[in-house]
Amino acid sequence: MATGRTHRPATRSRGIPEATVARLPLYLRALTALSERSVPTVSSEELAAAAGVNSAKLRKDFSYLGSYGTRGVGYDVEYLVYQISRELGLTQDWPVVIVGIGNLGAALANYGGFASRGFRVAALIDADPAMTGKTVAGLPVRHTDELETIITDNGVSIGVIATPAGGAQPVCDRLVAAGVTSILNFAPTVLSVPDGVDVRKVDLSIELQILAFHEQRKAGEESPAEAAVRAAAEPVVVDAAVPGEDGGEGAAGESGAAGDDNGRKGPEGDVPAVMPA
Amino acid sequence: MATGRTHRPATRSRGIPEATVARLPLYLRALTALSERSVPTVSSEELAAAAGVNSAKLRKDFSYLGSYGTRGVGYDVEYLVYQISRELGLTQDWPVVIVGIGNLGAALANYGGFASRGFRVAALIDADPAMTGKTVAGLPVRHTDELETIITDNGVSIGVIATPAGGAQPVCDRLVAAGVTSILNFAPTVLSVPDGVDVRKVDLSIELQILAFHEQRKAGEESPAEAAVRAAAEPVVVDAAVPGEDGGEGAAGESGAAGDDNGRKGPEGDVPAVMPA
DNA sequence: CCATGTGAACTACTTCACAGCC
DNA sequence: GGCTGTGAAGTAGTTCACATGG
Repeated sequence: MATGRTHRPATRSRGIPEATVARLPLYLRALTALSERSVPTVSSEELAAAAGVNSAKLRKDFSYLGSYGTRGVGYDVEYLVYQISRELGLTQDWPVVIVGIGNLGAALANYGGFASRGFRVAALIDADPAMTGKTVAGLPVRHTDELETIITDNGVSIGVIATPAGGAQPVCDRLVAAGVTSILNFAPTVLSVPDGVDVRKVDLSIELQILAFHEQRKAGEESPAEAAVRAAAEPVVVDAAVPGEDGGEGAAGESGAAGDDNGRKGPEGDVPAVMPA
Repeated sequence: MATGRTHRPATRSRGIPEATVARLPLYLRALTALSERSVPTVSSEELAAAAGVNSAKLRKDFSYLGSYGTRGVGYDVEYLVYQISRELGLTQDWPVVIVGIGNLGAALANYGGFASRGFRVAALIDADPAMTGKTVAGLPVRHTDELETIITDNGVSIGVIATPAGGAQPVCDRLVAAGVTSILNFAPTVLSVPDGVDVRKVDLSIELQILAFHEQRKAGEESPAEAAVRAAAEPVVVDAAVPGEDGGEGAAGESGAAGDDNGRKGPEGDVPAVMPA
């Protein structure tokens, strides 16, 4: 493992920037694809293109992990796959539980990207007795009453919440009390957790809203008086302010991977995904 | 609108930072909740807590939109809901198509967060003849052959791709050729699109990998000195939204400022959820 | 007084550009 | 010669702290 990386100021594992951590999975996927095609080495330029980032950024990212490349040559694919996997903690098995087996929960349970990345769905949990006992993605759906037992028995430290908004916080509290310290939240709620617990959220509606923002801008920016029209005295009532609108949204987001672009693009996003059909 | 906002340096719509745009949906949701409870006004402090961000950031974000608050009082909930909705382009109807009606596509079709935010699912499209004709979420699944017609007839500019990895790029190309300029990609692939087309990606496996990274660190690196450096007293709530351009990340540490008091943290979470049962 | 709105300071991330090594 | 690894420069985003105005 670590070569004798002797010195190196803060380079070592201690200070990997969050932005870099967020991109490691991206590199890993691109590398895995190369590995499957038996490509032995890649240059930062090629790998960057495959991952959708620019090469300088990629090299800088890798520099935080150590010096795993060879000047004049590039990076050894297999070696890099291993190093990144280890850095991300994917060389170990991570049992996870999915709570809330609705459309989204089922999609997540069926997502193939888990197993291939070191994650194992230890159990599916739902509060609805009608769901209990059913089999989803080859696993039996168990009742919420068993939540604590399941977490403890399987040593689960990562939980996925795919319940409606209302049930999210209670479920979160129980997960945390049972020992879960990392939560991926799909419910449209701001969860409160004690210090030391990580929460990542995924909200499809937010992604769409961001797209709408840019979309709107594209349409409007070509005309001169544009802003005036829309922003100013615009017609009609705006319905957005209407209360009663949000009810519940539930939603879903999940799936596979990330996207990027080669040609060019504008914004990007990153969020979780599940297996597409 | 209303006031004649006459001047205002750069404040206006032109330079809203991406990071701010990514948070507007968050504020909007918190505001909508307040609106439903008929709360007339909120202070930046209260709203920030509800959205899971710190108040200084929230005020700065709002300052990019204009001066919509009242000193000494706070913000008018209804008015702010309207302003943010308008800024995001949610005061208009956005027809969207979902391509790939598998587990995920179905979950997305059933997601209630769309309609409530100005989005309307214009059509569900799938390449599998076995799916064609079936009804999902009250809508008939149509065959890929009709893709171009559907896009054109409905004036769709936003497309959601929930197909397997292999079919994503071809679908993307067709969507773009037909006129779509914003794409939300759930397939684990880096999409290539021409200039001017926005792509946002959602990848669950990436989110889990990021959680695993932090989880691993918690377990192993508890050494005394090291921890102090950064992870130390960091609350740790990370959110998935990405600001910058490519894969940014929004990490969060909010120690100092806001007062997260109690033992809890007030993270955030916002995402779509699907109906469980 | 109180809470907004914002310049200024600071921190995080990105991009440049080139020295170093294969 | 080619490509990595990385200081240095540049840019974006966050937080401070306080003047401003209801």
